[in-house]
Amino acid sequence: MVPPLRKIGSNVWEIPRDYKPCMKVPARIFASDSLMEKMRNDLTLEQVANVACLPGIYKYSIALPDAHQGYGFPVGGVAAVDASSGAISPGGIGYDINCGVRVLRTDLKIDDVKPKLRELVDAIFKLAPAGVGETGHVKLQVGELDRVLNEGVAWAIGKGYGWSEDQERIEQNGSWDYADASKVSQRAKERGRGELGTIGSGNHFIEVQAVERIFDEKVAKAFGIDEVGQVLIMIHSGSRGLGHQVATDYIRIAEGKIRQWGLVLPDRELVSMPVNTREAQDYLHAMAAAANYAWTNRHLLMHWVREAFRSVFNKDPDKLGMRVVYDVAHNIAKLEEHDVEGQRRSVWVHRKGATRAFPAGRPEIPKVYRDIGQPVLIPGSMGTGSYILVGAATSMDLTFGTAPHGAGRQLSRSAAVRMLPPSKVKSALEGRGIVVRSAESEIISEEAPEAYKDVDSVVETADALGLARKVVRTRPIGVVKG
DNA sequence: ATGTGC
Repeated sequence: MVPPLRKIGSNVWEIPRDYKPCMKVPARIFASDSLMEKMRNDLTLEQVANVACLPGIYKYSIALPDAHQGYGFPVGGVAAVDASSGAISPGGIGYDINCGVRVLRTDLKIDDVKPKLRELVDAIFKLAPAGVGETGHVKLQVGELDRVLNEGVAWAIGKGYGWSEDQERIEQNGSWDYADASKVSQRAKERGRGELGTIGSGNHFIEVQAVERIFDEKVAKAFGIDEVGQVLIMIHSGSRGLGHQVATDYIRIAEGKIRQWGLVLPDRELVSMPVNTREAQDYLHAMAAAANYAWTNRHLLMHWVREAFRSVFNKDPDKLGMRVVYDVAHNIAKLEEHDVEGQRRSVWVHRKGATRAFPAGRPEIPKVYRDIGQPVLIPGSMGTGSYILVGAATSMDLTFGTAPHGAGRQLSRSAAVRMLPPSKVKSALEGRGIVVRSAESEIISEEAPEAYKDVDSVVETADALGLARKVVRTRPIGVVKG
């Protein structure tokens, strides 16, 4: 059955609350007409209606312009639940806990990098391994992983990876004190021990990009971006096997308790845990530990990128101006204060494939950006381009301060492998001056630009709605993929 | 996303 859909405004759609008896609020979908057409092809709409059944959910369940079907809960989905009477859904955070994006600026221009591009991409590929199960160049001593889980980026900086000033430009300084390593299983720790500083697979990547267009010079400048042709680095990765195991462990625990808790699920994949249960608290502490791991992973990847630049350009990374612009997650739940129907509420906001996009003034934003709004980092698909936006006040009321996270798939991985031979995809990219290195050729097919929705239309829709405002568009020149 | 499927 197709959910009933009402268009209630420009780029705004609603599935009414009476569609399913379990819905506590309506579902709201933010999408242009053409993006909505793509969402009708899978279970996205059914899933966003199911999310509206979560205990303690406020206002409406949300699907963003790039939403597509996920495990129980759309990728590109948002749900805010009451912090004491609501329920946490691990599937509403996702298997890749605290997956996100970090961008570095440099003083280099595209012409400085072009002649050395292949060498640079090879150096990054060597230092920052990509691919499923790949291990990294940092060997953790016994007990050291627990410190990573409890302390995050602060641990890495103490060990000499990165610069202390990096922390100022990472969401939550890359160190979440809610973390408790003792809530992470031994199995998860075993999987995570060797994987720090690795890219992973799927849509994860490190890209060398060039600024293609600046929409807002003042804000761009505040972000450290001065001109067209300036070289940026974008790192997209997450918590690897460790986060995946944490999600698997707690989804299994929740499944075993559903009856006891008296929950009725619209979809067996949408398990949830009442916030006030021991199990939910354990999950949140483990989730925060996995978040620290993901931030530390991106931090080490950044360290290796700086080292790759050092070796290729024979210059210190600080002399190359390789400063962090920002690091932001798009698979996480956060405890936040929001105005809901005139009341200030404490809520856990699930953002799955969705980027926090807070406007100027919010206390969560680093001091350096507090008067501007937070950078919103939106990677496009391989070979197309990416965006940096800035948080806008309008998003607080519309989406609990959330913007989309990327282009979103439009072809399944298997369909992409059938339709798009890797050699053709690669030569098309090389023909446009983009150097690509991948651990596995199949990934090149799965991640081909044609397999994704158009990032430009996703960003246009977000900008038009006021979910965030466009600042910079980049285009890739070098890509390292799983 | 994932030592990729229970």
